[in-house]
Amino acid sequence: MATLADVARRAGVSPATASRIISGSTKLVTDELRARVLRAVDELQYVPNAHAQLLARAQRTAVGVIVHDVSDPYFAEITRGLQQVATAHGRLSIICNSYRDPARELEYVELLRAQQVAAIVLAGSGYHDAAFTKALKAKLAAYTRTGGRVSVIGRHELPGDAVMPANEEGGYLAGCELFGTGHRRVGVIAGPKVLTTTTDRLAGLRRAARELGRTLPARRVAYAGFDRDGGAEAVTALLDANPDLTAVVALNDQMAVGALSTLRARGVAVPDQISLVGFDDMPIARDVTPALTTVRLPLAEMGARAMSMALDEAHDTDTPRIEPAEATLIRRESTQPLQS
Amino acid sequence: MATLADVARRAGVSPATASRIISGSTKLVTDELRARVLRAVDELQYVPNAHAQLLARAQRTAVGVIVHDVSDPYFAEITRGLQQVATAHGRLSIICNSYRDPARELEYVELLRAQQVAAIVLAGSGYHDAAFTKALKAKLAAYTRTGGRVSVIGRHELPGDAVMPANEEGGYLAGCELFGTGHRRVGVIAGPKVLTTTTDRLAGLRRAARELGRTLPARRVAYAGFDRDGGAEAVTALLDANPDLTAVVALNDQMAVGALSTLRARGVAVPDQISLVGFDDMPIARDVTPALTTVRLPLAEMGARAMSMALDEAHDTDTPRIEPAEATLIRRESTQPLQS
DNA sequence: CGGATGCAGGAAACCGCTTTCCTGAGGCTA
DNA sequence: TAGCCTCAGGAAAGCGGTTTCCTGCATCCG
Repeated sequence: MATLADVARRAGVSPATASRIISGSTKLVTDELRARVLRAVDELQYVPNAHAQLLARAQRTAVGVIVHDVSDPYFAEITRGLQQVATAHGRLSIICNSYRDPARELEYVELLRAQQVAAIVLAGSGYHDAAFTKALKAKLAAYTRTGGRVSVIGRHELPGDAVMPANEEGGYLAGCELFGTGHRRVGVIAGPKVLTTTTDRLAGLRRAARELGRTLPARRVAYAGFDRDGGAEAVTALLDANPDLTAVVALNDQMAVGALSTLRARGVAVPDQISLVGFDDMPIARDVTPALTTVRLPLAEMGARAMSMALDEAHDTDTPRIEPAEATLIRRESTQPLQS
Repeated sequence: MATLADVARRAGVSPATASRIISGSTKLVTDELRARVLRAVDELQYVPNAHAQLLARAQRTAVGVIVHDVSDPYFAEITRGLQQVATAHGRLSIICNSYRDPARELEYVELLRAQQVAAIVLAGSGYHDAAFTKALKAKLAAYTRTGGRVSVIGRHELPGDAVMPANEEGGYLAGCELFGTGHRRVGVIAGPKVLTTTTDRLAGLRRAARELGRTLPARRVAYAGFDRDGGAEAVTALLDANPDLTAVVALNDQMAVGALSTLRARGVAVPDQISLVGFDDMPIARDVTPALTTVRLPLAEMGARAMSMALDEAHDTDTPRIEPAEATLIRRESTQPLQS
């Protein structure tokens, strides 16, 4: 690679001058020299070494993002929001997929610290795992202590600025939609138990049941992976154990889509025989048949807000901000009141 | 941030020794010193500055990826394959979204060069734009000249190792499926004209028409954005101009999904009144109703192969490899032979 | 015409780490 | 005991930039 010294030599100036011209310092330089340097840059196809610049400037520029998996539509949307804001601020974002592996998540925090990122955004569900949470907290604390900023999306167990999707409230909305329209035997297909997202949404459902004088016994909750195939698997287990269900809530849309497909295969009509509610309002939700009634979260906006907070240098880190992200019920065609 | 010097001071050793212990050099060090240094590392929560390491080692470690948009399912899948291989090789991957903006694509090549990445992978369609192609080629050439590796997915206009999805062949398969089962008036909803992906797939369709003695006049091709809403828009235009179509090919599944939704809204039955074929076989394709007949491309595998080639230091850059990625027709429920 | 002032450009220190090269102590052989 | 070898550990030179500080020249004023 051509270096700054090469450029300077070719242009017949000192590296200092070349640097000033190339990286646009405020110091004045004659047009004559400027032209010579720029020509040399062009001829050598010179690009400054970003690492050397970072080292010399001691100025953190990139930001880190840790998500479960960018190719998961939920995180894809969030990431889009995150990236958009980061790019608007002229920041490179480094995206890391943890694939819901706590160990990998810890590793990535180290890696991002090593990369001298200005901020770390953690998106996605937290874990019910005290040891891991403690370790992660320690690593993040070490990072913030040295001026790093942390913001999280939907992880109440961690410190720092946070965007909090109304998971409990969303579960409550879904519950009201069903329990409030006559359904009594409602099943739930849930993601992994260790995820706070699962338990929060489930808690909202339970609250709705309680308030409306209904019950949601454990045998009507099936846990599986938070994806399409998990949904297919869980709905099968659920129906086999509870053939008399009239409605099902899937704790995310991916699972709902899997469930829908299985229901169709089993010849169960939605919503005539079983009403189905999803969660998240992924883009596909409106394109499946029947279009999915679901609880909407403003995913891209959540990402954007988390990144904005992370990049807001003005705000001091000691008083973390919590921004709620509202859940709204989107009524489509996969639900109907219980026909008595 | 704690530095190596801090660690060395606290452990009472020289920076040289500390470095050797921390980054596992082959040089022998007493257990006594080793223990002291590791303790200091732990106490200070020291993480080596990756940029300083990179500068000192002069060893490129990260890899760069330029895609249209990670949140687009097509690229999400490809990216998953890319990342998986990169991570398996212990490489950090830097992902850049060009949003199909040629200028941004050029910028990102510079940025990745500045980041000293070991390889750049460009995924996604090429452009019919000679000036841009030339500029991009020049930048990539400057990069490869300094030892950088380039691999591309589906961009025949660029040099370097390539994974080539059989876009033309896939178009041909889609065409045969329809023209071969009696359909004569077949419409196409296509992505932007400037993209080679669009023109390649279209070329395959035309070949099928020709071989089967049918025609595909320009008025039966509608161009729009390569996404869901583009599909909705294009199918509307297409049907308004050609009310007598019996089949439609969408040049990607996203557009097909949008078209499906519009057709349903207009009360057009698929496949009874109109057969619909998609392209790519995104995960959703099997979950819409009717499940989409589509041309499958092995997206994640394409990503994985492109990354493998990019990281294969053994192969010399002068003789680029071209690996084809096969297209296969997946027959589902959105097509049927023409009922005469 | 002499000295103060301004300003373009260069020398060199420094960012945090790696690695080569050197030093000095200890162990071995003769 | 001298001489040599081995080897752990440190000094210092980079890696490729930025930036402070300094120099030397031209300009301006009294």
